[in-house]
Amino acid sequence: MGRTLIPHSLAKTIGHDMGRRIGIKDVAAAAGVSATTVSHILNEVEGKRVNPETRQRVLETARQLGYAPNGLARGLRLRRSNTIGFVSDQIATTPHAGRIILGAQEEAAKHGLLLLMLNTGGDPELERKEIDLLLQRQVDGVLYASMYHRVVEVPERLRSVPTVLLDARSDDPGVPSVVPDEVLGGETAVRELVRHGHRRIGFITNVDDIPATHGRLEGYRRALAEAGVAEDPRLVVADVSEAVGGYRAALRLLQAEERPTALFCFNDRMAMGVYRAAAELGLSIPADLSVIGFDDQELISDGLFPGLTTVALPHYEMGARAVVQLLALTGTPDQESGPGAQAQEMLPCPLVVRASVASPPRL
Amino acid sequence: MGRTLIPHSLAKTIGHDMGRRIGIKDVAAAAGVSATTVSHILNEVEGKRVNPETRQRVLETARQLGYAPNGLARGLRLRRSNTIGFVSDQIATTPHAGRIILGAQEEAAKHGLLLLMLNTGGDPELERKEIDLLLQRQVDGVLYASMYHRVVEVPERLRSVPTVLLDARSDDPGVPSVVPDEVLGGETAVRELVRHGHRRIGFITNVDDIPATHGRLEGYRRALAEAGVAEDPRLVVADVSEAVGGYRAALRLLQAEERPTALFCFNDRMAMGVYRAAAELGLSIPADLSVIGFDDQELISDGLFPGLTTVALPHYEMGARAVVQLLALTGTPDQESGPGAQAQEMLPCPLVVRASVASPPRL
DNA sequence: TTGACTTGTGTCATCGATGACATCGAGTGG
DNA sequence: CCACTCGATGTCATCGATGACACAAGTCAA
Repeated sequence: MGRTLIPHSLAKTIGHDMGRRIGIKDVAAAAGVSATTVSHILNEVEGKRVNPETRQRVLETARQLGYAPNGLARGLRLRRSNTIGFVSDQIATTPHAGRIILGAQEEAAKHGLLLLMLNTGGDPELERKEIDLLLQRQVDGVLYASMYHRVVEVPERLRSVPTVLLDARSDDPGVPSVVPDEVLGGETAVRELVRHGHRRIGFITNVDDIPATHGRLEGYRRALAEAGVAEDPRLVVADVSEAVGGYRAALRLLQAEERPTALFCFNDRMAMGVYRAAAELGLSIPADLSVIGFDDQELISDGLFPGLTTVALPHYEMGARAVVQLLALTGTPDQESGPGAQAQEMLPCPLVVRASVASPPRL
Repeated sequence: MGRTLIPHSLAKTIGHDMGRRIGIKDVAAAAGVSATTVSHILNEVEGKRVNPETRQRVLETARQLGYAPNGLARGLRLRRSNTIGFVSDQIATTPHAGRIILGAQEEAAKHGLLLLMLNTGGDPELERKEIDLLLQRQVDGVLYASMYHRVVEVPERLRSVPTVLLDARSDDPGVPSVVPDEVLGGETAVRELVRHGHRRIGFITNVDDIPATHGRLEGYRRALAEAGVAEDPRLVVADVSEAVGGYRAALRLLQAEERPTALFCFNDRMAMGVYRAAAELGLSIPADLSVIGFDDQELISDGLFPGLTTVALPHYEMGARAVVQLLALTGTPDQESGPGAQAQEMLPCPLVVRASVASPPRL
């Protein structure tokens, strides 16, 4: 029952070599030493003296045989799998996922760690099962990722393993997390508009009660305050965070008297709707109206005309930083990856300048 | 040096239990039987008789202690890690990635397998190293995924392990692969236009020499032939596969005399450009012009107005099928996951109807 | 009554790598 | 000349789970 991994017939076709993978003993035998010695040499164990000649011979033998250590055996012995779990709620629904994963994976690889991917689909029952699978695999830690910034509860099972929240935060300040700095992001966007001379700046926000909503609004306010502009509540309009919501909100804002000369949109999708509204109203972007988005979904921001200036979520960075935090928890030998770990880390969101922002008309 | 995974101080804060995870021996001791017996019971080994009373007691003990088998140890012993590698070239650059991964992951989970993720970034040197990491982890097989349908060479290292190509194909017909059926996809799109009564159908294609280009064009031709429409070479225009390319191509096609009443676009991004061109020319979609895209990038197709009818790439399905194929190679016990494996599998691309297709004007 | 069987369970070796400790020969100082 | 150190390498147990096989106690037929 499945002892042999590959049916012989197939194996031949595809070109597998059927022999066992060679282990440390094979190298030892071939080099005429003991397995221990080989281990010492290959791992460059300190405090172990080895005859340079022997070392050379063993190294050469290992190379020739194409020896690669068996991670399972090593993991068993060392009680460390060099593997971390990546659990996400909705890996698929957002294009952001890729960059978070990439950041995590590349940072992990730097430390010889591999990522075990899992998607719960938001189903708690499934989540329990999947986390169990992860624990069985003896993961050294877990990245618990959300696909948009929010507050989550850490599942009970994960308490037995070092865990870092990714694009999510816990109410328990003891749980390390990495999230984007929404406030600063909002500030960045609005400052850019202010910098171009805008004073009447609308904010098209969304209706969901999530950190991004509150944070970006707060950032909007701070930037206005900083510029000495009094906030006009009529300039803040909320709608669903999709193209159609942006469209509706923009129509409202742009048809009011004393219309804003610039719009800061909760996200790029809403900005997409703003473009349509502007076109229908005969307003040219950026000559008549400056627009700035959030998220930097390149499909949109690059696809729109003119290109949408926006604030990028630091997805790659978040993934990478989360791994660093996890490493700090698990106490790896090499911890030279930037700033030390903080419990709840917030990453800045960089401005991505394209072509949708200019000075306001009729200055 | 890192023997203990968690610094004690931190551990306390976060709530890790510092004790070793309990192993089979602990259960055995607690239940007053041998480890072997526990193993037999938990694995429901056939041909092994166990006293129902003992079974009950062991099961209960295991549950109480929260026992979970150590995957590393089991993998070592059974020479099977129940893990498969997912190697992709560009995990991040496309939103499709998520769904492929999800499909693969969910199908894998059904069989108790976990996915080890890796991204090569297209760097062969890095790829070699990463694949080595995978092999060290004793993966049972590898999914080698490309982020757009193309022909690839299987890296030398992977020949020692069962491999299935995902959204990629090899010249060697012996290498199993799963790709979308581009030709059928093109046919599907154009048939939809024909069905609505269109006869003058333009094809905005791209300039890259990849299977999608040739396949979709072939599908376009077949559908026309099927409808008894003579192909007019002036109706096929190629440009870069982005919004701007679609924009340019559309301007050309729509400003020519006897303009097409419908446009089939190589992808949704090009269709996005077509929308802009149509708007500039004062053509209303779908009243004056029907448009159909390809890829179903929801960000676009759902964000455009009116919604873009398009042909979806079966990403989720591809991921899932690839796992099934891999399972067939590795010979798992349960192989009841749909149709049996074929060497080079092509999956149909379903039509996604939104609102950009209608009957041609002035019938 | 005894050998053949059944039933239920335990013993032991094994998977591959590693660390603590043992060993062994060659120097070295007293 | 001998106890001792040091350099170089080997022995053995171990990590946790599992399979082949052994074994003890009971059942049954001859």
